[in-house]
Amino acid sequence: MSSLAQKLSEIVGAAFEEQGLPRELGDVRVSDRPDLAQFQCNGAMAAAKVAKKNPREVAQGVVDTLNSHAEFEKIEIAGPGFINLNVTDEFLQNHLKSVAQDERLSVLRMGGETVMLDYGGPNIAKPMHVGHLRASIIGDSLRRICKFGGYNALGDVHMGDWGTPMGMIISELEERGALGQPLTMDDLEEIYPKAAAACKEDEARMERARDATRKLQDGDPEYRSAWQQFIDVSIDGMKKNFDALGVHFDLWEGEASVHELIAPMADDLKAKGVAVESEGALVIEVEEKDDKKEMPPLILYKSDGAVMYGTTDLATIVDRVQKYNPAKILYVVDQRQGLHFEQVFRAARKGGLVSDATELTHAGFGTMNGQDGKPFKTRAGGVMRLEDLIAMGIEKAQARLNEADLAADMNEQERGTIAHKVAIAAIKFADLSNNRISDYVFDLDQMTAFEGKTGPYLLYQAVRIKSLLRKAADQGADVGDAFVIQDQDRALALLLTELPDHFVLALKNYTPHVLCDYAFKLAQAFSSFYASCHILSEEDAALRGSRLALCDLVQKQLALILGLLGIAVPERM
RNA sequence: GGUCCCGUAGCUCAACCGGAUAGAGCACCUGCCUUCUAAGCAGGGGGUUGCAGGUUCGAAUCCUGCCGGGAUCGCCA
Repeated sequence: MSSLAQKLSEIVGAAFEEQGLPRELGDVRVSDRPDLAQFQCNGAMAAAKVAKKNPREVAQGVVDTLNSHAEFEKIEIAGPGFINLNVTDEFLQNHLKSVAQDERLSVLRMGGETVMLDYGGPNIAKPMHVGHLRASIIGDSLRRICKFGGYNALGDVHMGDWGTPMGMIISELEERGALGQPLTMDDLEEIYPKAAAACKEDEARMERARDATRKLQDGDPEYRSAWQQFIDVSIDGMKKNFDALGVHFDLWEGEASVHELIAPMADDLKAKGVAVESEGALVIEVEEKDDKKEMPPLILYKSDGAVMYGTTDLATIVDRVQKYNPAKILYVVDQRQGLHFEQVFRAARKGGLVSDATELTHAGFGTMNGQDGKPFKTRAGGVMRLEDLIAMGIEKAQARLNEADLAADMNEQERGTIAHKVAIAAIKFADLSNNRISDYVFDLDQMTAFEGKTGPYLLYQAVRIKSLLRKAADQGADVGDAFVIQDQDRALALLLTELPDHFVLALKNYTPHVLCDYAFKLAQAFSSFYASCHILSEEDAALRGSRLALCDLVQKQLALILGLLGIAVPERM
């Protein structure tokens, strides 16, 4: 099972091979010029370049072989040597039938290795803000994509729960005489900024925070229990946010989880001669000979003896390798930390902490900017909390529901549920449909306008199909198990064969936006199809059944893709 | 200053790592709701892909230079 283009690539690849040319040249893709053909192959031109032959002659040789294949309705050579292909409706019908019968909708399953994804990265005692949005949304989507691709995908929240900030909070609590007393998230949110500010101003205060950090890390029972208490409170707060977003984690590890591994790891690295003294610190040199860029060493222990986040990142690799032996570790973290991860990866390889077979990838993402092109702020100039952002989205969705007079027959609770789904769809789709790597402009008004290329548009199309299928069932109109392709059906039918190609690309490059694009195209093609022919009143039962089957397949693909993006589809809206 | 990334319609973004006439959405203009959800559909205008060279059958994509923007550059995360 595969996409139609992949099937054709095999046929055309074999034809190239018969001409004594490499198979890969037979790669077939959807045509750039739908007015000329459905599919195209550009391999003849590439072949001609290498063999110094006339590309049209090469193409002609391939075409002569292809002519004996019944799959093609049309084979033409165009321009400098494009091979243009149309398939017969019969071939298309049979292919669709096999897609519809497959519960994976013809998307291949890869090997079952473990992939670990590191995303989210919330910090203890700090409210989650819009800066956590991209990491959470993109990371969760990539986890879902990897999982559907057949991997054992594990998402780890990797909290910041072990650095100097912890000591700041503890020493602040101590000064207030509140150490060990019950705390709420609101308390923590008030305490942390004050503690941080005080430490910044006052060196003696900072010193106490460092001492507290050290005592905590050395296992002081009183500090540990206070720490555990605000960890628990913070995690509750995070879970509220992540639940509202529909972002899932398999593991709730943090920097503290690997504390015990650091000292043995450092000893091991020293023994290997990988970790060396430099300017009073213990570092790993990670420069390589042909480096053009400067590559500072990774610092394991600062000159004051404390560890840094590169140290915990390395220890986390050790931990993950021991526990899960992953084939890949994927870091969904701000692009600006590119250099840091380069250092960590090099250090891990140099120290032999991870085998060469394990892929370490920093799937970085760009900054979320406001409409002024600068990092996103509230109107007041502050950082917007994640929960406020979500609440605003829900409010807009609610207003739009009322305005459009949709869902009028529903009760308050159901409308609330739908407004929430619409809001999350709007926020996630707007984020994921941008290229991961580049910065993106966050515009709540644009994404909740619910028109055009938005999450709610996709939900709307999916819901229309569900509604149609319910009506069909009520009328006893069956979804057919065979396809009948007429002119109004063909564009949609052809598009439905592309899913596996887009999925593979999204998985290979860790780019959910490829799936967003395809889902949007599919929804548009459906909407156009839906407007051009009335399905339930179609009298030809075979044609009606086929069209219902097309709708059913669109619905399944949309549900699958939206699921991979972490977007839930309501029954009605 | 060194290194890396980016510059595509008025705005926000695509373009399957060199392919044909650079595509979408928003905004703007014209039509379409007494049959399946108009958060919709059909159509229209809008581009020297920052600039200048080069490589080749073919460049938004590769190379060089320049202009403009951003990120980063050992003891913060």
